[in-house]
Parts: sequence; C-alpha cells; structure tokens
Amino acid sequence: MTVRVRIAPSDTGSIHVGNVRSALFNWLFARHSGGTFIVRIDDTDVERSDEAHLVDIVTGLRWLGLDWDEGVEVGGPHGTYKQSDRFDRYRTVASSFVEQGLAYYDDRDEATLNEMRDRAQKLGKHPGTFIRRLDPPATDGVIRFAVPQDQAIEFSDVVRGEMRFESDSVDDFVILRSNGVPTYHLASTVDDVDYGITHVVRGEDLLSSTPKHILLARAMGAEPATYAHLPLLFGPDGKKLSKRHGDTSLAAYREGGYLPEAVFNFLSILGWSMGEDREIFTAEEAVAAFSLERVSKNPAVFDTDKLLWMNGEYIRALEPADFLERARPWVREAVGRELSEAEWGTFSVIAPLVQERAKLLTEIGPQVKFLFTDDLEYDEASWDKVIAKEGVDEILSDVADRLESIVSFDVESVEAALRALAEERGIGAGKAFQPVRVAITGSSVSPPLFESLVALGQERSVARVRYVLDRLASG
RNA sequence: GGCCCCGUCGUCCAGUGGUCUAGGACGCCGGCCUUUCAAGCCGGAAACGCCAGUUCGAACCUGGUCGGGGCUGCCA
Repeated sequence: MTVRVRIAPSDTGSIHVGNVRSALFNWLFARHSGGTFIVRIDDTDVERSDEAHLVDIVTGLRWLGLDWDEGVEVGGPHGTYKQSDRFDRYRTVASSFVEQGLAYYDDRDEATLNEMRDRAQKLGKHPGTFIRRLDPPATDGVIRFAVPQDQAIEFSDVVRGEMRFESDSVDDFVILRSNGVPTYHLASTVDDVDYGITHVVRGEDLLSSTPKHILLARAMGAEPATYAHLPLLFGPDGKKLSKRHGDTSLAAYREGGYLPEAVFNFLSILGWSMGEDREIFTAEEAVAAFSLERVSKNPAVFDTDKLLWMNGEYIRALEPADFLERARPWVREAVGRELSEAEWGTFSVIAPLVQERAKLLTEIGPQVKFLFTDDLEYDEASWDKVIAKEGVDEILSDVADRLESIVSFDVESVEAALRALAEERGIGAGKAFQPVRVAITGSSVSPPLFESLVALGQERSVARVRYVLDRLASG
C-alpha cells in the first residue's frame, strides 16, 4: 500500500511552528516511504479564512524546503483541496448519515445544552451521556452524529500504542452547523476518506477526537486511516505553544534572520531523533533515517536558545559564495540602498569575518554598515566608554598620522603601524585599538580592526579618525 | 469533575534487564586564546518524580502514587 499523508492547516492566521512541525514529520514520512504528501486547506471557518494566510502557508512551507505532490498552489487553482469548495460533498455525507439513522437533527438551544453539560460535569459524567437523542424530530438545527453505544472504539496509534475509548465517553458531536457549514471533524474525515489518506500524522491534541474520526470513517463504509499522534510543542512555561509565547509564526523566524535549513533541522529533533546522539543533519539524512516509531511520546519545549545556536552553526557552515548570496538582502536593508559592484566587492572581502560571528542573518547588516555610509552614527555607550576618555585625543591623532603615512594600505602594514604605536607609547593593545574601532565603525563591537580599516580604505579611515578628533576638540 | 496522554540533567535527545559510578547537545559556571564581539579549545555543576512488586540484577517490566499536559464548543 502506498503511503498517502496530508496536512490541513487552517488559513485563519499565519502558519504556526507547531503546524509546521506536523507538516515536516508528514513530509519526512512521505519522502522516506516514497509516498504522497498532500497540502489541503481547512477553511471551514468562513469568517476568519483569508487568502493572504494561504499565501503565507505556501511560502512558509516552500521556504523550509517542503514540497508536495498534490494540493493548493499560490494563485493557482486550489480546486478540490480547499474545503470550502467541498461543502456540498460534506452536506451530502451528513444527509446520508441522517437517512441511514447514523445522525440526527438537533434543534435544542444552547442554553439547554449548556445546562445539560453543567449537570453532567457535576455528576462526573461525560456530557455525551446526556447530549444524545436517538429518535429525533426532523426540523432544523445542527446535525449530530449518533455515537453507537454498543462498543468501545479501539485503535492502534503508531506512536502511542493501543488506545481504547469507551463509547459513552464520546458525545454525540455536531457534524453540520446550523448555518450549513461542516465542522472540522466531518470535513477532515470525509477528505481523508475521499483522498485515500493512509496515515494521519498530527498533534496529540487531536488524540481525544480520534474516536470520532474513526466512527465517521466507518459510517462512510471506509477503513479508518492509521493514526500517529505527535507530542505537542510547549512554550517555556510548559503550556501548549501559542501566540502568547512570542514568535510562534514561521514567518517571524524567516524575517528574524534564521536559515531554513536550521529551522528544518531544529524542528526535526523536537520529538524525534535518529539515534546515536546525532542532532545536526541534512534533510536528505533525515528522510533516510525517519520513522514514526522513533517519534517520542513526550511533549517538547520549543527552546529558542538552541535554535539560535543551531542557526549559527548553519551560518558558519555555509560556502562563502552561498553566504554572500544569503547576506545580500540583509545588507541592502541595513544600508538602506542597493550597493554598487565595487561595494559588493568590499563586502565580499570582509564577509568571511562576519560569517564567523553571526548567529542570525540580521546581524550582518549592522556589522558592515559602517563601510557603506558617509554619515556614521556613533553608538553613545561606546563613545562614552572608549572615546570620551583622558588622552584618547592624543592617541587618535597619532593613529591618524601613522595611518596616513602607510604606503601600502594592507592588513599587515596597518597592523604593524598600530602595534608599533602601542609599543612606543607603552600602552596595551586594547587601549590603543578600541578608540580606533569606535572611531571608524561607530561601535565597540565590530569585525576585526585591521581588516575593517583596510576594507574602509586609507583615505576614509584617516578622515573618520580626524572627524572624531574634531568633535573631541570642539567638546 | 470526567476521559485520555506523558514523566531521564533547567531544556532537547540517547538509553528498550546486567557493558549506566546514566551518554550527547543547548544553556549555565570557570579557564585558555584574544584588539572588541563571536567562534574555537579545556574543565565543571546538573537528571532516571516517589513507593511497592517481579528478578540473581531494574532508568528500562508491573501496580500504585504524585506531578505535568491535552480534550471535554455550532474552534481546529
């Protein structure tokens, strides 16, 4: 049997890292087993659905490197992969259930229902014990699925093992709302049956709903899929990851300077491991090693510290040319304009030094901006701490003279000149170099000094030091 | 309350009855390197929730207990 898996994110918001992790595991499973990966859109929440979110989902998945064999396309014909296009189908299924006596109309109002729920809870019973009616009047209202009371629902979950739910713990759930829109349970299960989904791989929050889905599939005369419930992703507070934990949308990480490979790798080790203490690996390696059986049962905390570290690892591992390509948009944004060919050349010289120390692509721009701007902004704290000190003017004045007199302005000469200065003045290297750093880069944190000076060029370096001297002189 | 899931360092994983005085990674602490910041290198603190049972032997098996989480909607 060929594996067919799917994800069905809803387009009510930006795609969440939890959903992305589900998508990733489905993709890994499909690719490992030579199966089919499908992307459906669950847009049954007509009020909150938005095409813009669909675009966000598709771009996000592509960015991560996930591809799918069937499903929605950006701006393309989503066809039958959007659930809103299949409302008729769901209604037909719901009606046929009613005709067969498997479901019924329920026109009781909410107050009545709530009252029943409260009563059930007080007695320690499941609401389903009360919200159930087998000989209903055929008026309007919602359609509920009549849960058969004669047998327990059992299934074997690939990650959790044997599961058993007593039928009285499942209430007669709504499958069609009074406005004619199907609920998640109905739409999702009908799709899974219609598209021949063999494995449903999703978050553990849906574990309790699985009996409903199995019942629905059987009612359609189909064999239920095999289920695999993934451990949930938690926030630092140990609660299900949600908006209030900060950046939970995939887009936030893309825009925050993370590499897709790093995010992919990091998400992969949340609830899964290939064993042997290996945690840095490529997508190909993950595909080759993946198995649902090795998925962990424990919830995982989304640890952004480790993601950040991993991103740094990936940045440093980039081929120089690749790094240049990826850095481009970030440099452009930080400088605020397109760079000239010559400037890109300058950047490519200093780039390896920046690559070594960046953990996020967003750090690149600020580190090299000093090379491409004429009105440098001086970081106030750095200025106060390093420049506005006794005797610094004298040092800088000397620095300017020495830099100016260098014949061949390369790293070796610059280093020799500045080291000689420190030695002759009898001061430490740090004391001599820090003022220069701040003078030419505007900050006490920068790429290595000599390389920075050479990249900036002799004339501009000297000019910057003199400029600082002027400012110092005028108080 | 009810149903269900989970329980190894702060965090993510390894571990499937003896090779575990429990291994790796992030983070943290200390040191080295050093012109800043990183990176790198060296070292350190840090966990099998608890109680029974099974067994010659339990992190691994069983029961209970405690703790955490999910679900309990005309959200998904």
